[in-house]
Amino acid sequence: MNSRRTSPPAAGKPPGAVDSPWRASRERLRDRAVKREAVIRAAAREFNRKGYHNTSLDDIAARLEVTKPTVYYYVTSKEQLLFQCFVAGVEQIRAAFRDVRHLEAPARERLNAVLRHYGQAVASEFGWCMVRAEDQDLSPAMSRHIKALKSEIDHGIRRLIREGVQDGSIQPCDPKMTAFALAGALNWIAHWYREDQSLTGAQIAEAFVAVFEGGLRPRAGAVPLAARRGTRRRARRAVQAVAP
Amino acid sequence: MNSRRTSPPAAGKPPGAVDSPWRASRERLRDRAVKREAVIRAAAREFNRKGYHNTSLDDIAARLEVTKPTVYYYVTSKEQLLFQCFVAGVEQIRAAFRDVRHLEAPARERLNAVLRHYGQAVASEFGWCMVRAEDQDLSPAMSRHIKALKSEIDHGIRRLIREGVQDGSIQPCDPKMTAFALAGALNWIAHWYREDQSLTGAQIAEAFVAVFEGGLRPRAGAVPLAARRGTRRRARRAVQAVAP
DNA sequence: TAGGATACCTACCCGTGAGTATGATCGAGG
DNA sequence: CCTCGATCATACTCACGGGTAGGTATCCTA
Repeated sequence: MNSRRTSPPAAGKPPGAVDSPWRASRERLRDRAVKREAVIRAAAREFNRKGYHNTSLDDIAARLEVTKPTVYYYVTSKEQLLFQCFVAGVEQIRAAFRDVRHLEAPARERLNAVLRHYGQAVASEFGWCMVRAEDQDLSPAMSRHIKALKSEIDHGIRRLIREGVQDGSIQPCDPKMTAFALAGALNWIAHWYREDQSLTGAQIAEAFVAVFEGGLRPRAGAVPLAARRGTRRRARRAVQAVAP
Repeated sequence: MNSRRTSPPAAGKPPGAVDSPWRASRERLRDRAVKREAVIRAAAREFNRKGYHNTSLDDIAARLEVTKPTVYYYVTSKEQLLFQCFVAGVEQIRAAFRDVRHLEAPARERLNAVLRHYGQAVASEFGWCMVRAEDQDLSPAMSRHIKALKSEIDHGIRRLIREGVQDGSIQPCDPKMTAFALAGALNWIAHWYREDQSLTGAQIAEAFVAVFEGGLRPRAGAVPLAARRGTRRRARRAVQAVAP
């Protein structure tokens, strides 16, 4: 809560950087940000390994080869540490939604793209924190904040599903339940995936998307069409248009 | 670790029950079992509400309107309490596998039956404990035990998937990844489902099974067959295919 | 009705871990 | 050289919670 006197007009780093007397100060600030990030990253790794409650700040400090007060020099509380890890994870997913927004592809493909990013984020070092940050472990204020962010993502998925149903690229379904199923499967990755595994996050995400897309029941083509004809639910008007 | 002198031959309760002097003793044993179960159930509910680490044994005791030492009279440690809750949940799922074993139906239908039970178990009061009992919170011995039980279930699902692929009732797929996806989606129910919700566990399980079965991509019949033949991915190409 | 088991309570111990008070160190600016 | 602020360590405080010691009331069996 200090050192906000990097006053000279521009906030960004001027490329032609004069060596103003403030330079050292600015460098220090950047150093600080780097160190702070290192603290958060270390915390994420420890939480991931041992869980939030089984990780002490001494553990985190030891991992960084510093002491607890040093950690507190960069964050104000253990809770905030968890929160920052959470935000770091969620940010990856929000980015995925942003990336996809401009795409022209049918909604199902956009959804798949988001799910792939989602899966990778969950398998990343912040995955555990993002997915498992329990409201129970957090103050009411932070709990609300986290719930809001999670809800935003949930509704983003539901929206893509609804759009897919409308544009015909997704089988008609209940968007809420479907979103829960998809997100749940991906979230769960954080429970079993460890980085020393043979598969990468991307590979897992890819495999999951394949399952979601196709479903368990064999597709037509794998089984004689005639046999399947009986199991239709409601053929759409589109059918009439083509095969009257 | 005592009172094993309910010696008289039969273990079951003889219908014509003479009022032997042992009767009272047996009744006490039964009472004890009932109370012990109540302790475990209360623990499950509290863990479910606040998480394992945020629940003290005083909390559980208070909920039962007794004191902490009384709780310790029925269980030996907090860890064991969690373990018992876990076992209670897992037992429901193992029962599902047993029920299904004798069925003649194709593997996909047997799998669905298991998944429905699975979903309901996760939504039950022991769901949280079953799903979230972290190895990190448990002694190595119990951790191994839990891992073994979880693994048993996992492999049960994989086996049903393999069988389904063989008997043609399930789309060819990677059994391991598919099992992870299915179980993950269902496990995740424990994170968001609370009993005060509008849906029952059975309804949720049903909805999920529907998603798993059908997949997101529309089935043939929802879209012109001729059109679909060319459309592996891009919908645009379909247009040409329809009007050759 | 004594002797013992059962069931439960009051009052405590003590390890752990979050968070802090205090002061040493060190590099840069004056 | 001296100051000042940034950085970090030593060495604490303190609450919380798992677990226990030891006692008491009650009921059963002999």
